[in-house]
Amino acid sequence: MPELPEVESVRKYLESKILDSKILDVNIYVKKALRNADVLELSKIKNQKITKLDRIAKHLIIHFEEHYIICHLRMEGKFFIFNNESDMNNLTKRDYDILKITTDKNIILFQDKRKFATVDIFEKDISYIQNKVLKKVGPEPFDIDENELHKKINNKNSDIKKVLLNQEIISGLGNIYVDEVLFASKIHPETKAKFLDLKDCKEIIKNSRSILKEAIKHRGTTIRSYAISLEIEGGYQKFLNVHQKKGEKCPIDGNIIKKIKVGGRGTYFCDICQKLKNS
DNA sequence: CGCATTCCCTGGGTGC
DNA sequence: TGCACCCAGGGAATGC
Repeated sequence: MPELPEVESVRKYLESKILDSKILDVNIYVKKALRNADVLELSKIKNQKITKLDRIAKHLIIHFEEHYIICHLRMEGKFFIFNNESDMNNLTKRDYDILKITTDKNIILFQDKRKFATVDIFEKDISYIQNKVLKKVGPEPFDIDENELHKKINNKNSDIKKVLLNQEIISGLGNIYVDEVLFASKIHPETKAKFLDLKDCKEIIKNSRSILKEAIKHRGTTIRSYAISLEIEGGYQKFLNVHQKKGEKCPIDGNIIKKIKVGGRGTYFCDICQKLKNS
């Protein structure tokens, strides 16, 4: 599932391929994906150039001269770049199309098998702070310290895993990296957030930063269906310690990794390294 | 308000 | 091989 490192990898990939391209045509295939506007509004990007590729947490942002669009890949959203229509038709199943942008250089195709992906369009003078999608997004782990995190969560009676998945509190972590961060921080995923002290928060921030950075370096994690594009896959799955490792041995103590459900999400952890704190 | 649950959607996996 | 079934999950909506 695309989390911060995967979206960053997509951003870099797109930046290398589509920056400065001029939009010739745009097609939206899943109308519901375009949440805040209609087809007519979207068509305004025609004749504009792509000026910047940006990313806020898991949101990918494509800037044009007068507008920008925010794409969310959810679980299975993917971007592809093709040189021409026939390459595109030969290499992909078009059933999954969400958005297609034809430029003077190539074709940008945004697909999602589950049709959960979203696209929002804004005029460029709407700042990120005013933007109704982005203003709800909390700070990335790089932009928050343990004091702020502690303050935000020390009254929460929710499992810490759920709290860290809440993008309004801290953004960029998804199901894979939360498991890895909690393992590295020696915190049980079902520990109530209010029981975590400043030291725990410091560990969470420190490990979130290092794990995300390392994952970005390896172009993210490829498990199940995630791949940046046709030709690029992430490599961070080699470094996962607990996620998707049910039945395997904990690298620290050899204990068998357990799988439970936390907030409806599959959750992997070592019940020796990660002891539940009850106060 | 805070927290839990439901829903969206469909490919892939399992079991018969 | 084919069919029925269930699971995965980010985030919005709904419920308590």
